[in-house]
Amino acid sequence: MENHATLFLGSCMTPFPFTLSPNMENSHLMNILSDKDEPNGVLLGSNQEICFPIAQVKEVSQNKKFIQIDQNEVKKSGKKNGQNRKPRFAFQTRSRVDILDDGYRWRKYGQKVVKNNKFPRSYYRCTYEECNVKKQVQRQSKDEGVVVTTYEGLHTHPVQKLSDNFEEILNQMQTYLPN
DNA sequence: CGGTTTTGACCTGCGC
DNA sequence: GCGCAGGTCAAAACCG
Repeated sequence: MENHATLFLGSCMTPFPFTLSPNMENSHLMNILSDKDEPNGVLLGSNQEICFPIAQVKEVSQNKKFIQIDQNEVKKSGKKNGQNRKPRFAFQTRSRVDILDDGYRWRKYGQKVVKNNKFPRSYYRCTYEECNVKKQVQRQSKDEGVVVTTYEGLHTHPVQKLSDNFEEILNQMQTYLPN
């Protein structure tokens, strides 16, 4: 466990479409990526959380601890005259389970095998009425301990449930131990 | 029984 | 136009 510093993300998480519960703060949340207007990303806090524009997660560098974004994908995502472009946020966690409890209720509507990845990508939609927030969850084939979660859109409602079983969450957030 | 998951089919965009 | 890849749909299965 001592091999990975945990980043505790506080108020800087406000723009993100999910609630960072105290339980999630104990996960090994490494990187946050967003679709803000900043072209080169912004530093979210005093730690090393880095905020990048995101369209397509291309590669994760384990040493440098950030997700590399293909800028061409960013341009592509801004099509349709720059409109109809939902904010997208991605972050990666080291977890043995794919589904992180972010306080919202999700319904899985699809699963797809993606190229160059032996793990399928799962597609979820928020179950709240008229809330169109989606998320994609995918485990990396390069590093099986890394789960990349991409949120699309913003919740228009409060958190639907609270994560109150701390032990259970901790069990979910199994610490990744590199060789 | 109602909500969720599974999974094959279908749709769409893109590159060649 | 065709094939590929990613995203979504929807019916059936599953589960509490």
